[in-house]
Amino acid sequence: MAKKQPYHHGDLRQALLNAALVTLETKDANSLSLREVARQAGVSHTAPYRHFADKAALLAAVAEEGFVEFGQYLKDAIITDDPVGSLQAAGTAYVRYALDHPTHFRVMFSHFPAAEPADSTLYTVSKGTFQILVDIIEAGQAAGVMKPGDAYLLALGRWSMVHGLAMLLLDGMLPNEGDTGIDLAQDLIRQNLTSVLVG
Amino acid sequence: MAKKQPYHHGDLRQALLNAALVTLETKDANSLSLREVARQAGVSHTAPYRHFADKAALLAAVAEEGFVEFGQYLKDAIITDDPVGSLQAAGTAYVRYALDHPTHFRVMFSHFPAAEPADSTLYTVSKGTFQILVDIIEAGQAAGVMKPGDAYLLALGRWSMVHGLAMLLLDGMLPNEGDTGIDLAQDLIRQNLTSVLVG
DNA sequence: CGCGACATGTTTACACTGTCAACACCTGTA
DNA sequence: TACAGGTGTTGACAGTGTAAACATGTCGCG
Repeated sequence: MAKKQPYHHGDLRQALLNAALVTLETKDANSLSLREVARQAGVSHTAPYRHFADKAALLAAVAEEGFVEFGQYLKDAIITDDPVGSLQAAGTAYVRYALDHPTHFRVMFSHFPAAEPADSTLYTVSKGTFQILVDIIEAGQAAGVMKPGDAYLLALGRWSMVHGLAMLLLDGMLPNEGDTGIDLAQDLIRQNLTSVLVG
Repeated sequence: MAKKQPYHHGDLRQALLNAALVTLETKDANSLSLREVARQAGVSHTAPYRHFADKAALLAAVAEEGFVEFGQYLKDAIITDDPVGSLQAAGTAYVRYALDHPTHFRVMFSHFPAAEPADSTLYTVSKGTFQILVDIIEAGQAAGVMKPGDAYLLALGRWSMVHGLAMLLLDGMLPNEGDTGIDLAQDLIRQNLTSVLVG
């Protein structure tokens, strides 16, 4: 959304997003209460409805915010003229983001997208994030260091793996004390690299 | 007048689980209401508390039930004396279960396990499911057709990938009409097999 | 400058939820 | 036969999401 001027509150929309994020650190998404978020922002319990259609819309906005930051993690991982290094770094960054921002990550991916139209901002943003991976692989193919073939499919394999790993780590199904999670990620990424590299 | 409406339900626990599953097909886990489940089972709104400590416990029981069936899918995929074929088939079965039983699958993995003690039945059952994969790989290593090394780590790579793929499919982030999901799974599994096989 | 439109925030209200406490009933066991 | 405890019910309470009506501050425009 484009324009907003300091009004009564100042920037309630962002304040609500922040309050939601804080609350989500201790409560899970489904037991988050709009009223509590409003309270936290020092505003009446229906004020959020001036900025979000309903509770789901608030969560979608949180997710969208997360995807933007997430994309930045991935972009920052790219090493110029080193597609292989970039792919590894992007994979690690993926898991690192999940572990650094579990709250955001969970909302981003556990959000029920059935209710979300395919042309929503949320969708556009998330597709764009995936595209970063595809681009890296296409660069690797152009440089002749990665296997030819459908870059989308190759990227999907990487994506699925790090995504699955991140999910399993967050869900406590894998050991994750200290750096175990990241170490695991690096091991798996290295291990799986052979299915992408030439030779 | 013979007893037509027995005071005791008979098997309320299972009836509640079934009702929950049906409801979960159209509503997501967080907007599922214990009262509605009770209504569906033709019982008063607090009757469920005789069988489940709270709403979370009901969902945990649904998840557990899912894991049992899920494990059966994986076990059924195993081909005697063919570790490589088994691994491929198990991967496909993983995704197939997710697509066949999205409701169960989502509850199984989107359940907030922070509240779940590490010695709960849910944990035991889910760990056992993963063990099936590890066993396959160990068999492959013993037969000399799979790379030596930590079988746990190798299994984890496979698991992460199919899990991630399943999640992305369910979340509608990937095309999934007809058999596209399963086809995708097979492509990715084949593609990633090289990182496990010898040679 | 004034004024009305409109975006923002509030109050009130309603149906619904999870869960507790007190009570009623049924059934197996002693 | 009696009764203990498991199973189901009724009633109550605080808290929720959200709609409608209302209030208020801000901006565009005469």
